[in-house]
Amino acid sequence: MAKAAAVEADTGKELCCTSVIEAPLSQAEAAKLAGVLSALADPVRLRLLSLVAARTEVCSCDLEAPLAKSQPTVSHHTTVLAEAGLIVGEKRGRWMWWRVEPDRLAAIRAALGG
Amino acid sequence: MAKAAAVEADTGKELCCTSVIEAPLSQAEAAKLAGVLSALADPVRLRLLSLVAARTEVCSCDLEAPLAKSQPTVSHHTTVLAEAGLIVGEKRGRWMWWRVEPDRLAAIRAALGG
DNA sequence: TCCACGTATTGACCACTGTCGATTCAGCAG
DNA sequence: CTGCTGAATCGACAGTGGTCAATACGTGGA
Repeated sequence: MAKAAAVEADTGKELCCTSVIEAPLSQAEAAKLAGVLSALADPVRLRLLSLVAARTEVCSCDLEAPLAKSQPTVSHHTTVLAEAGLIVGEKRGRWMWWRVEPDRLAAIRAALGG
Repeated sequence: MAKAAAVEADTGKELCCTSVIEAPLSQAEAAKLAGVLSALADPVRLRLLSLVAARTEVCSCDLEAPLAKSQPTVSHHTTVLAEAGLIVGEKRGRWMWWRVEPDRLAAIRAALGG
């Protein structure tokens, strides 16, 4: 868990100074944005995210069935989304509870010209 | 070029009925959204997109230098972005001119809860 | 017609990633 | 302490994707 908790999202708030359509991105900005978008660019993770958002807080064990994926696979995807800062997890007892980080999604939209 | 022109973006306008954070996505919606996001989830393509957006219209030959990529690689990335509907190309003489499709980016933002 | 130039395609290589079975770790109940 | 349960990690596999050299295609000029 120490490792999982050490999952810091590098929450530098905004993902790039300006939006993609306003000015050419630097390599560093492009790499950072691409990293977060890669976390979103997977159908399983998109559905996982929408499942968590639908109920404000979801236990890992309640994700295996709707996603039709094994427990290690679900754990992998939650880790990826958490590293991207899109969800945050809290361990209560034996269960891991996840909730979305709306600010992060908003930052992505802003980077995309929102 | 016929092949390149045949690159249809499956422009079904909106990418999913509702935004990711409003309701659980169906597998089909998730797959479609993930496909478009995959096109964006690459630092080279993000920089390519921003370069095109910065000048409203750009020739392929003017992308190799700023991206520091070979001509086949640039061609590959423009094809991927075009298939995702994010840019559109027009061949004039020997040159291929690209411009962004702002509506497509807006659709992505909407799908992300914009 | 032939040549030069810009672009697209092919083929190959390597790195990365999604997936799962097996295992290990952590917290709770008895 | 022991056993049970939920989650994270490991190891391995298959599939995908970015890259470039080489080649093919198409257009315009000489």
